[in-house]
Amino acid sequence: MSTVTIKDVAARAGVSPKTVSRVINGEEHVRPAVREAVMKVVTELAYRPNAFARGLSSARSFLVGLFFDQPSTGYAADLQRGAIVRCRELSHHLIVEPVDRSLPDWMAKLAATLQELRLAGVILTPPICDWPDLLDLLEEHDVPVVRIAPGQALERTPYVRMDDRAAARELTDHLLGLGHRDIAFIRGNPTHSAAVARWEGFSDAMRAAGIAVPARRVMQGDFSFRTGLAAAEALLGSGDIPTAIFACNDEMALATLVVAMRHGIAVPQQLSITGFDDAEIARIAWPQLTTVRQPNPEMAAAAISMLVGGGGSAPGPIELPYSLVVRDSSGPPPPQATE
Amino acid sequence: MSTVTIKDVAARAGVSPKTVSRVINGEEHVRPAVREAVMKVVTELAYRPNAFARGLSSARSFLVGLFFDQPSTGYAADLQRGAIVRCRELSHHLIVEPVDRSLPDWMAKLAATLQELRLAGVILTPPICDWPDLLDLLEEHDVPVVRIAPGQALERTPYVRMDDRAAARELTDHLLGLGHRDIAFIRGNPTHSAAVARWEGFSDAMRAAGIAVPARRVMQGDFSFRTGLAAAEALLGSGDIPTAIFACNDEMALATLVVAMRHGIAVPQQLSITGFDDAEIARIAWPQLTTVRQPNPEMAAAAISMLVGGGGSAPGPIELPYSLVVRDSSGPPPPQATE
DNA sequence: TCTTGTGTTGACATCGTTGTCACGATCCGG
DNA sequence: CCGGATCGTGACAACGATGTCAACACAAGA
Repeated sequence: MSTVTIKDVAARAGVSPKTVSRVINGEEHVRPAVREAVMKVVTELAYRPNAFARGLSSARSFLVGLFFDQPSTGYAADLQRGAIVRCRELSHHLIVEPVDRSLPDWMAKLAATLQELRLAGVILTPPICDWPDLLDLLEEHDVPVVRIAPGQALERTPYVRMDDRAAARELTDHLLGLGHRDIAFIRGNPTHSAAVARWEGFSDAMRAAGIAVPARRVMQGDFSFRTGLAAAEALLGSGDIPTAIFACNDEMALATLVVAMRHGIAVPQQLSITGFDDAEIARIAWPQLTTVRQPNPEMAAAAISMLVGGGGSAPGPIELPYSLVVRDSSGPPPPQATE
Repeated sequence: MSTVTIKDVAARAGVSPKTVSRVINGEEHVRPAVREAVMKVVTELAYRPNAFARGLSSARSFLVGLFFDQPSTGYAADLQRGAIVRCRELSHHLIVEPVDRSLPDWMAKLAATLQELRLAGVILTPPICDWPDLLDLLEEHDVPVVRIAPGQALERTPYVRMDDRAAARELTDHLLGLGHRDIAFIRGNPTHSAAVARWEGFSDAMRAAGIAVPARRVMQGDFSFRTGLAAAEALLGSGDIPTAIFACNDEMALATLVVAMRHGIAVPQQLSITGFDDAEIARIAWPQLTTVRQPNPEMAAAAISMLVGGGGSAPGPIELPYSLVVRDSSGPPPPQATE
């Protein structure tokens, strides 16, 4: 397979390389007849422009970066899936880069990457989307950025998010509607802004219902299964248990489910549990978790579109709709608990 | 941030660009004094060579492709994590590409990608590592390939694997050692060669122990939770249940766990369950799953090294060690079941 | 008919780096 | 002390595309 270059196409079509360039880039000022002739040759020779040459001569790179904190969770995988699909649609490619703040020279490493690969844009996921120094670095390098679910400095870049607060309120209302009054809450990693928003939504709903939430009903987790276990143990270990637990994500909800099971507490008969994210495990769990579906792949896809399709000027923020997913882990509170 | 080029470095160091190029590429024939002087300037100016220019002028691209079938599973995420880390160590970048055979023009799409981005190499994961037409395509494009856990045509490319068969044998021996005689098996997706190897390892061990495995104790799954549920239901739905179930991966083992729970079968007291992979869910499950740890990140990292560090000639195949992880889902069979 | 303008095209330089090759300096053995 | 090998270095031309600008064709208006 000797490589087909733009010259080959040009020669065969009887035009100059520049004209071929115009055709493949969809520029105007090419007669329809010529355009067609060139396209025909492009197809015949299966010509594909070399991305390196393009990147060198123009500024474009056809490479979009997806920057991660920990690239292993299901959340990240969801985002990645959505991003890849849209990238392919727009004939770009996705470069996945870990951003590891524990490394002393992480900024330098990242700067090196940015200078080596002039990325067409970068998508920042939580929680790194809220690191000011990272935003500074990217700004300094003139890299277009779209953030997913940012919590701070919303004016700094375009972003895609969902309304975590409203979703949490709605989920809480669901529990309240079932008759629950004694609802505990397991908070997520406070550096993730979504964790804060969810807490606020929960608080909103409880306040609106005129129910106070005592401190002993609020536990701190960090979104991990492990901390979920600890929090749930604290909530369910004594005789004084709530009738429902709102965990800030599915993983901690699952942990709560496991702890409930260990203690012989029936879900949802004695205890309702709700998660957040609609991760795969929410469906795998038994009973299946009532949760909020986050449009993760869609958010990532939208972010790619903003970066690549949007042209030069980045458009404003986008908010995507969530949806409540009521499954089997939530139900009415046990009769004796109703006051 | 105006860009620093090799010329700037050369000018400041009082040498030609070519010499700078030699230094940053670690070529010989440069006097130590000059080398140091250049390196000093490189550091001062924070110079990083432009990957596009490098890719254009040499053949190298510093981009490694990780090709996936379904990029969403935990298995894939493990591989990706290992690959990314090693890429970074070798100052390369990872491009993740889905290979979707359901698209009619998937070959053309992939060929386009290969021609646009002259990848330094490609890692093929199961099950696509066993697609002959994909291997043909890559060979045609002269792209170095390393496969992970391939099952067929082992002579075609270098590869990294673990001994699934031996691991399955060992895991089966663990169950046999606990006293189990009536062990059921849930097979994995037959297009994954690992599924076949695990079945063979299981068969080996059972045969060696002189125990016949009746057909009703063998179920077909495809590695998915869903098929695991169906298989487990078939095995546990009747009164005639085995004392142990060997599921071909953790996801199906988890499904089995769920089905057992629904039927009120205690694990491991009445039924032992073992998985395979040591996925995250194996630790999350309750009881935690006895399983085999696959060195997935390590395999991916090794693959990257073979591709990038190995230079021109690809080295031979590598086999990485697995390890048995005995947790809480396996135990001795119930007394009455012992013959 | 001569401008002027608009649309179409190609020549040429350029992006930043590396491959090739030639040149001078240094080293060695005879 | 000389000739050839080796080492260190730089000039120059790629690599494959696109940006710039000039040239040309042709239509419309003066």
